[in-house]
Amino acid sequence: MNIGQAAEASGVSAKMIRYYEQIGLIRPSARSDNNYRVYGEDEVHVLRFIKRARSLGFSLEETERLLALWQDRSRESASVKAVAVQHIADLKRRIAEMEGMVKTLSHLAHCCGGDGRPDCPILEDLAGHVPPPIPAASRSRRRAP
Amino acid sequence: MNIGQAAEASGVSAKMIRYYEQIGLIRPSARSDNNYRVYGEDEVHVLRFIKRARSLGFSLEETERLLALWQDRSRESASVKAVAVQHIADLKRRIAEMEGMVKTLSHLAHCCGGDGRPDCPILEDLAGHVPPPIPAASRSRRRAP
DNA sequence: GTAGGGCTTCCCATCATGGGAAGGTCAAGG
DNA sequence: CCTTGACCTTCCCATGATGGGAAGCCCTAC
Repeated sequence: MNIGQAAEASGVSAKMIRYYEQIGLIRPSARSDNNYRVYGEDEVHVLRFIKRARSLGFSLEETERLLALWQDRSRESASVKAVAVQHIADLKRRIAEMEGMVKTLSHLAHCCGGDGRPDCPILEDLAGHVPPPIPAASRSRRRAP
Repeated sequence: MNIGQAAEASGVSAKMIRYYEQIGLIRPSARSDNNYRVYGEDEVHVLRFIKRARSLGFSLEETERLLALWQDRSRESASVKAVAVQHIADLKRRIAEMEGMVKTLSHLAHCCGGDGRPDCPILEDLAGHVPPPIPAASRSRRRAP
């Protein structure tokens, strides 16, 4: 199987397969006489593993660890679980962060007329509730000094 | 005010201030005789605006648009709201994506013993529910004969 | 006069991915 | 036999936003 077919079969682009090889995530494939990379079912299997791990948000570094554990028949499932649990915590943290943004923004957008007038609570928030500088004019304050 | 003080006052690192200037997000500051960048309250204000926008997850490109709207007194709040609404949708999409990952992973982690034994549903999922290949170099190489 | 801290520019690294050029290889069809 | 087109190879560059660090200039304090 050439790299194109392996890409097709695994869902990992040929570009990425070469990259994974380059960074040592996967081992260099065999080469045919014409110097083409040659893959078998095992390699495709590994690529699918990587693809799946990536789709679950694992970094390539985490993926590498998982790959190593997968191929270590004497692994302890606790090691795998630790990687997963850490990743879950990380995802949850990022989700919470973004939810905070959504909450703030939703409130601001709700308060914004969204019409033809210039008044906009969104900009007021970004500006720290004080008026814009650059055009250099109108020092009207919306809040008590 | 030198760049260090402006960084301090705005919460944007000096490194980033220079970068923002370089990519045209902010205009080149004035320079003092010794070629140091010089900032005033207005510039710090702009930097704080950027900082706040970034903290709400807006990209630098979106931030640039918001900045332009902020400084355009004849803007329509609808334009601002459009940027915000789009960003909210984007955040929600990413959150949903990550929540999917968390859901899957939590289930798998829950099912994983996390003990000293090698059996692990997490790896089984990643492997597509089939056993691992390539435990070692003892694997058949498909080199051209 | 020297030590330090701040400033300047320039280059590099990150993370994962894609784009594209320049050139080799192969199979099909004229 | 030769062309065409679809592969493959390596190499370099770009992304987005940020940080790290080197080499060298400037200013102030001692």
